[in-house]
This record gives sequence, structure tokens and C-alpha cells, in this order.
Amino acid sequence: MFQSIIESINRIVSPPAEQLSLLIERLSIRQVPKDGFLIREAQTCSSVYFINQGYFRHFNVNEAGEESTIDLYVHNEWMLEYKSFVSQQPSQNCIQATTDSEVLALHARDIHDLARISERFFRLMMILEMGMRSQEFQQNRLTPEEKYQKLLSTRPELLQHFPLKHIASYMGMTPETLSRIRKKISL
Amino acid sequence: MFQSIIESINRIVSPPAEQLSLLIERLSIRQVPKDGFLIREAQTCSSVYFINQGYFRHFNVNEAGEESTIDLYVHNEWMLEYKSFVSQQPSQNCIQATTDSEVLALHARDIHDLARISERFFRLMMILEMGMRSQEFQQNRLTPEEKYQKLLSTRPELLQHFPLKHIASYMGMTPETLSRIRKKISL
DNA sequence: CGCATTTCTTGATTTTCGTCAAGGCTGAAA
DNA sequence: TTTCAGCCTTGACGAAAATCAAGAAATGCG
Repeated sequence: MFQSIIESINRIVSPPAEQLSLLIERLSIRQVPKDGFLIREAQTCSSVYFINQGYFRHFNVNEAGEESTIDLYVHNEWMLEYKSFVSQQPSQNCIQATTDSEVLALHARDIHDLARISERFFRLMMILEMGMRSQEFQQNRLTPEEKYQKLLSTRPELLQHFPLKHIASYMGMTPETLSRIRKKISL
Repeated sequence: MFQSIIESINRIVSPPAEQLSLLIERLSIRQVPKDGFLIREAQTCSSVYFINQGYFRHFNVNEAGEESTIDLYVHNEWMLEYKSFVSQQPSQNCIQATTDSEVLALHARDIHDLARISERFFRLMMILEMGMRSQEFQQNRLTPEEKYQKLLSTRPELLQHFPLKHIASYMGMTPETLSRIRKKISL
């Protein structure tokens, strides 16, 4: 149950065992069915989540009803709706499971308690928060093909677990454009 | 000297006076001449900054030597090179003053001490960190004209203090495109 | 298994924006 | 004052990607 999250935390900040167990005992488990929402629009996100099993899509719906994908997550990754989490205001975005999933939740109040105990947990929090920001595709002004090459080298696992239309949206291009890039590269 | 930062902190988290003075006494003052660098490439950012006077540009230089503007800051705003700050790794980006400027610096070590004392400071830290992430123009998949309208409604002061070429770069478009949008809107 | 729905691909067309080039404006320095 | 450099604007052009449309492939479901 907690094996994966322990490994993840140890990779990031390697806290002493007694500190780590303080964190583990604060975790709560939540099952999310396929297409279920972990965060809905207008809900406030007050936990960070670690994915034990499953896949999630983090997206925004604009006035016209068009969805744009903010991020995609696979098992053993951390996840949060950072804007809502930090501001404690209702989220404008959603996080939805794309398969039956299981997450571990750590509440903001517990995070603060832990950060008070340990500078390592303080750093963990900041690093998780930062990791969530890495929409690196929009930055850097890359061409669609460069974005795809970057995805191939940094997060190839996404291609195994999400439909191409979501991948395309995540990279900020249309499915048609992605399809043409893939054809071109495979030649 | 500390009037503006006190007002800013009170707007954000309103700490008790005795906590606030703990923070104030940790601040250090730094003068930066026009075109001087607050953060250079390969330097590590270990403070957050509050701008007492002046204007700053936060940008990245790619392999080809092209600059892309990450953010623009005016007086009474907070500023940090978040990626370097959180990871404590050398920065790939620069922060440069565009006029003679004065900033107040708060060191990471002091921030952690303060966060331990007070949940309010913990929240302050997270909020500052989040503010720095708001490259909202690249997200949301806006057209250049929508980006400009958004800038007009959210940060019109930037137009008074920075050349249009930097504004254009900040919004991810060429100066020519910005010029045409401005002409069109003024008709 | 067969049907319906969604996803993916492909082609034709249009739009948008970047690039290139030229000229005007402004402010600083000689 | 003149000169120069940097900034901004404008026009012409082209490349790239979006859109539109149709059909193929895959997936889910009764």
C-alpha cells in the first residue's frame, strides 16, 4: 500500500524513518472509478495526492466548453490542483481519472504540521508544488515537432496510457497536427 | 523603507505585529543599477525579493542567443527565480533591472525559520511561489489578441514601464504582431 | 457477434502569424 | 544641431498549423 510513496519520498528528501512514519500515518486512501472526478470545477483542493494505481487528466474547460489539458499523470506520480491548493479558492480546473484508480491523500493541515517538524518536508512540499508547474511545452516556444520529440524523451509512458487527442491537447496542438508529425517521424 | 513590504504582507496574510517584525529584521537591502543583474545565468537563487523601487525583467536565453521573457516586475511586487530557488540548483535564467532599482531580500533559511514559527508565513511563501508561476499567457491557449486583452485587464501598468518588444516577448509573440493588434484595437 | 461510438488518419482549404525589408520616430551623445 | 542607434510601424510574402470534411480503424456495449 505505502511501498511506492515511501520510495518516492526517499528519492526526493530521504527523511529519517521516524519522520517518514509521521507522514505515512497522516495519509488517507481514496478510490476513484474510471471517469470519476478527484477535483471538480468550483471545488477547493486541500490535499496533495500520490497515485498508487491508475491515470489522471488535469484540464480546464473554457467558456466555449473546449477542454485544454494542463497535465497528465500516471501511477507513482504526485498530483495537485496547485492554484486552488495554495489560494484555497475554488478551482477552475478538473482532475479526472481515466481508469479505475487509487490515490493517497495528504491534507494541507498535515503538510504544515510536518513542515514545522522537518525542513525536509518543507522542501518536499515546495518540490512537489514546483513539479506541478512544469508545463514546459508552452514555455520555451517550441515547434509542434520539437514538443513531440521532447515528450518522447521525457515522458514516453504517456503515449502508452492516454489517447492521442489528450496528448495533443497537453502539447497544445490539434490531433491532426500530432497525427501528421507521428507519420512524418515514422517514415 | 519597509512601508511597502509591510503593506504587501498585511494584504496577503496579516500576521500579528510581533511576527511581522521578526520578518522585517531578517530583510536585507540591495541596490541594483540599470541593466544590472539580480540573478545571472549559472547563479543559484537563494532569496525572494520585494521590489522597493524600479523594474525588472526575468528572461531565458536559448542556445541560439534568443531571449524569451518569462515575466516582468514593477515596484511593490515580489520576485524570485523559482526553479533555482526550490531546487537550489544554478539558474538557467536571468533577472535584470531595467532602471536603477532597490530590492529587499529575504533568504531561504530565514523563510524556513519563519514558516516554522507561523503558518501564515508558510502560506505567504507558497503564495509568493505561486504568483511567480503565472505565465498565464502560454497556458489557456489564447490567441495573440486575447493575450493582449488579458494583459490590458490584468497588468496594464506593464505598458507604461516596459518597451513593447519586451511586452511582446512576455506574451509569446513578435513585436510586429503586437503592433498590428494595437493598431487594430485603436481603430 | 454486430452495431454504435469514439478515435485516428488523410486530404483540401483557409487563416494566422512569423519573417524579411524598409522607413519613420525618438532620445542620447558628440 | 547633427548624427546615430534602437524602437516601432507597416507592407509583402511565405510557411505552418488550424479548420473542415470524410473515411478508416479501434473500442465499447448490448
